[in-house]
Amino acid sequence: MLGRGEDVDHEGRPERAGPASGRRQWGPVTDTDRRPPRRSQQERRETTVARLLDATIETIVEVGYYRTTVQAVCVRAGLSAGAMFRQFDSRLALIAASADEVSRRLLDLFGSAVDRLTREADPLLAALEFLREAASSPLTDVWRELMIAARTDAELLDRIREPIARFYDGIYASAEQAGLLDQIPPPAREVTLYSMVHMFSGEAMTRVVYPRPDLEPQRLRLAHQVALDPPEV
Amino acid sequence: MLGRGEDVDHEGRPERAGPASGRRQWGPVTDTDRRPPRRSQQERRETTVARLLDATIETIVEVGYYRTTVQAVCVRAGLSAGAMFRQFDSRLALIAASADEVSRRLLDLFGSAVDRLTREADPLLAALEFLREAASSPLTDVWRELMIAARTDAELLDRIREPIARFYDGIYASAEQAGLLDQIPPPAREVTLYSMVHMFSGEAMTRVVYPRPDLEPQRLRLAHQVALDPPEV
DNA sequence: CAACTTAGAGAGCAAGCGCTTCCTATCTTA
DNA sequence: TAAGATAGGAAGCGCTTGCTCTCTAAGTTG
Repeated sequence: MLGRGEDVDHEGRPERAGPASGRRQWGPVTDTDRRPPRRSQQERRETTVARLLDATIETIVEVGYYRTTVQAVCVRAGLSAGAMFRQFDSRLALIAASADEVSRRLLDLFGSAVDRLTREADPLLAALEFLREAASSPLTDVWRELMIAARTDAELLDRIREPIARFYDGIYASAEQAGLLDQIPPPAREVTLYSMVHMFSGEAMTRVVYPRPDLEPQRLRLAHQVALDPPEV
Repeated sequence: MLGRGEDVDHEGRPERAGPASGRRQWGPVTDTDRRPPRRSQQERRETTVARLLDATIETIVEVGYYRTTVQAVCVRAGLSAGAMFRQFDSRLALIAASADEVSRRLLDLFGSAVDRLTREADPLLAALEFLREAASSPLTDVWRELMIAARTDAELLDRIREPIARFYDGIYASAEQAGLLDQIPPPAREVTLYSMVHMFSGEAMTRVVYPRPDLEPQRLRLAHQVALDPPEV
């Protein structure tokens, strides 16, 4: 029932003719003209992979890790399963590549947010609000799906460990570099940042099954207080 | 490959003869003696259900929610799939009953711990240490598996909402009743408790993929500080 | 242009899934 | 004790899974 027979759009044709392929003049539409413009193997490959990664991430967001089947991803990407298996050795390889992509996108998100945050009136508070938003975003839903699945899947664990570490190391580096942690003594910076991430992640995770919107503003104040008065170490 | 052909023990026979069934004297073992002692239908039913719930919880802990198949549970319980479907309408019904059982066990755990904690030298610190331990226990692994799965499964969500709410309401009631939150102004008690639960849960969840044992003692201090100086609300 | 390589589609495979059906053995009841 | 109800086992159903195989169309290379 899920997406069965769905009319997939996702431009089945390349979006633009490309400057290098201007081999035709304008004129009457002939049969030859109707054919898709020439694209190199590398171009085809790259757009296919990009579409598969997009589709995988979207599918994990919408139906969760386990129901992200090869079939579901390929229908969404507008490709056949055969096409997918040409680019990736296995479903797990596709998942791993998607995890890499998620890590990259999240680091982009944090990196660009951090720049903006330092120009806010109260950078610290703005940073905490951003942290909550980020922890509630679809991309972190993917993160949680993968972390939970990895607990009982050694092979998956092995494959996502690196991108996850890159993420945690990266957000700390961003915050540090932007000076958002300047008011916190250096040895307490990591616990403080990661603990607030955990807290907001738990908030987002619990919201689904036990929503407590009344507590959320209070939690922001709690986080603010922690950041202003971090633990001695 | 996982657990394939595993030799399951789990006593396939009832564990004890039971005081009510002492119909035989000691003597030579006859064919009749080899038969299991008489048990009422209700008894059989109850032990079967209990074994299924145990097996389901253990299976979720070991292989995760999605790989907790009817087959896997029944092999572990030493029963056939048919037996399971006589007691539960569907796999989901089995899962829901197990969620109920997990809620009950966790509340027991918190309830009995809380009694002990109030007699400690520093009840607050002891409570926070217990909170961390509890958040790292197999039963809360089950909790997280179900919460993540419920995000993308409306029917599961519907079924586990109630036991989860009972859990959160219950641990707050326990802590309150034992006086563990006395030093925190009443309106700040819920945020504080639940935020620390989220924090330690995030710690446990992340430990698998990005272990930071160096930060854990610092995090306990952070929690202690939050509890001693909760947010104003 | 000819020979070769590669991208992708589509059909099909064994294995595993939740669940049903049917049968036997045990328990209950009159 | 005979008749009916129930617990549990075994086989198997339709369906989906990850993945393979084969074939065609398109790009690349000499």
